[in-house]
Amino acid sequence: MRADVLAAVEAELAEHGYDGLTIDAVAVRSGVHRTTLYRRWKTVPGLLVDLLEAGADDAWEPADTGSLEGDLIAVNREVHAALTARPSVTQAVIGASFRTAEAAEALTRFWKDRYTRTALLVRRAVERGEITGDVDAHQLLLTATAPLYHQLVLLRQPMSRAKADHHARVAAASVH
Amino acid sequence: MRADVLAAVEAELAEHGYDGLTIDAVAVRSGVHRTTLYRRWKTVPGLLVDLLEAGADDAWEPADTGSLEGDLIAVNREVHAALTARPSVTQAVIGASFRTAEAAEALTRFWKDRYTRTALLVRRAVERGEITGDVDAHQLLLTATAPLYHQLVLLRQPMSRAKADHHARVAAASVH
DNA sequence: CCCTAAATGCGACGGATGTTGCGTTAAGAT
DNA sequence: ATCTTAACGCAACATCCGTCGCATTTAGGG
Repeated sequence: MRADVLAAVEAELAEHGYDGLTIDAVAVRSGVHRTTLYRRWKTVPGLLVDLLEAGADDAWEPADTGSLEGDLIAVNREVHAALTARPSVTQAVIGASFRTAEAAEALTRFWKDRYTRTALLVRRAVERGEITGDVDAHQLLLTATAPLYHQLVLLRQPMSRAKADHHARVAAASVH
Repeated sequence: MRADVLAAVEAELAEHGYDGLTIDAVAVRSGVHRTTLYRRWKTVPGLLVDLLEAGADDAWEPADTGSLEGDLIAVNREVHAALTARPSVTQAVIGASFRTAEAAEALTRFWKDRYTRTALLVRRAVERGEITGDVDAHQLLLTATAPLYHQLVLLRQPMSRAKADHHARVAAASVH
C-alpha cells in the first residue's frame, strides 16, 4: 500500500516533474483513494517527504579511499549522481521545501544526518595525520558539495564529473 | 500601478512568506483587481519574476578592493546580505523557480548576467598579475558563493559573516 | 473634440483541490 | 468466533483558483 503510493509518486515525478505532481494523479495511478492520501500524507510535499525518508539508507557511510581528497571526490560523485538522476527525488524535495515547513524540516534532518555521517571522513584524515584535528567538517563539506547544488539545482545547468571532482580537490586543498 | 502591485507583493512576502503568497491578497492590498493581475502577471511566480527584474541594478559592478581575495569577500558579503534580507526576494524567486519554467528562466538569466559582470573581478586580478589568464571565472565564483546559498537557502541555517568571508578566501586560494 | 483601441474593473462561471460524514473492510484481542 | 478499533473507500460538499464576457475607463490620433 505505502509502497504502491510511493512508486506512483516517483513515476508521476518522472513524467510530469515536481510542478505537475498532483494528489489525484497519484491516487489514480496507485489505485488508492484520494481521501486516504489526504488523510495519511496531507499534501504533495508530504508524499515527497515520505519518499525521501523511505529511500534514506540507514547504514550509509562515506567510502574509504585512503585519502581525504579521494574521499571527498567519492562524496561529490554521489551527490552528483543524486542530483542528475531522473527523476531526482532530492531535487523534488528541495522544491517542496519552499512550500511547507514539514518538507523543509525533513530536508534539514536528512542533510544534518548526512553531514554527521560524513564527518567520519574527516576523522579518518586526522587519524592518518593528513590534517589537524581542528578542521571544521561542516565547512569543509560545504566547500566541496555546495557548488554542485548551486550549479545543478539552482542554476539548472549541467556540470561534468570532472568539475565535480575539481571542487572536491579545492575543498581538500583548503585544509592542507 | 505596477509599483503598487510590486510593493504589495513584497509586503505580502514579508508577512506570509512565499508559500502564503496569493494573487488575491496582492489584489486586495494593492487595490488592483484580481483579473488584472491574472492578465498581466499570470501567476504568483510571474509577480516575483517582475519584482526581481524591477530590482535588478543595470549598472551593478563588483567592488574593486585592490585584491582578488578582497573582491571575492565583497561579493560574498553582498550575496550574504541578499539572502538574509527579510523578505528575501532572491529566496522567494528560488522557490518559485521550482514551480514554473518562467521563474526558472528568469533566475537563470539574472544569475548569468551577474556571473558575466562579476568576471570583471577576475580580469582585474589577471591585469594585476595576481593570477594567470586561464582561470575559470565561473568555477571560481561557484567556489566562493555556492556555500552561502547552500547553507542559507537549502539548509536554512544561519551563516556568520566570518564564515562567508572564509569561503571567499578558500576560493581565492584555489587559484593562487 | 471625438473616435478608436487597449487596459482595467466587475461579476459570474467552471474546474480543480481539499474536507467531511458515513458505510465497509481489515486487523487484533479476548 | 465475536467484539472493538482503526484504516480505507465512497460520494457529496465547500472552497479556492483561474477564466470569460461584458461594461467602463484611459490614452492617443485624427
